[in-house]
Amino acid sequence: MLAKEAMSIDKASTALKLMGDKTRLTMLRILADHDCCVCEFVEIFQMSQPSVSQHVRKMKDIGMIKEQRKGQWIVYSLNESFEGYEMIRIILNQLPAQDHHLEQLIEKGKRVSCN
Amino acid sequence: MLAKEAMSIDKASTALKLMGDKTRLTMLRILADHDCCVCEFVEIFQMSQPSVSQHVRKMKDIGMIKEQRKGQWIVYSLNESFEGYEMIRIILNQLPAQDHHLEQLIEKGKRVSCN
DNA sequence: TGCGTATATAAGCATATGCCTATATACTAA
DNA sequence: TTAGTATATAGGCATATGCTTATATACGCA
Repeated sequence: MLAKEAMSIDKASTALKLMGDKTRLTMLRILADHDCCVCEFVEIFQMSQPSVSQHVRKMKDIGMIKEQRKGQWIVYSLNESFEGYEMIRIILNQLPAQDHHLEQLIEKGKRVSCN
Repeated sequence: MLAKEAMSIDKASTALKLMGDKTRLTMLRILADHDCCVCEFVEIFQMSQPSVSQHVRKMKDIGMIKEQRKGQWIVYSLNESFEGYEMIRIILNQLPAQDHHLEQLIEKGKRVSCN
């Protein structure tokens, strides 16, 4: 039986530190179900665009999420190739879905991405 | 089928933030297998006793670990009653065992607790 | 080309964090 | 009671973090 390679404490603590922020953790929980772009997060969190960009950047920098440009927008999603992807998924699975944020976004006509 | 109650984003982010520190994450990984007291952590991390006490205190404050006095020592262990206990266990399971720290402790004759 | 929208980056500021030293408290055993 | 060991707390300091505003860059469309 092939044991799953353990993640180093170093890498895990880096990932967990990023997940230890409420805003980022909520972003990740949303991304677990729906890809999103920065302007949607701005709307959801009622936070300045640079703040959102910085949160997103930190997660992108360590490979936790990935980006894909779609025309004017850059759509972010969980990076399934990230070394800690499985751990992240397990953690996010323990958390309540954040669909209400998406619903409110749609109600306000601010939903951008199409999945 | 009874669904497991989801942990709030708030509580989860608080726990994850504490786990996002390399020292504390290592402590927790050790505690996953062996109860420990402060003086053992001081030896393992080669860190001042107050620093260790503060790390331990933060984890105890949110109920992540619990203490039990044994004579002169206060032995710390994972708190199985903690709301996020299961999540923590899953995370720690993904990390490499830290038995070498315990072995070195024993070699140096500094092991205190008896489990 | 030029305007509007989306995103990123820079710089600054207030607060949080992690470490240290000094000191107080708690327990054991002589 | 007194000395020794274990742990906790207080206070200080350097760095990290998260937010803001101002500005730069990238793309779509007229």
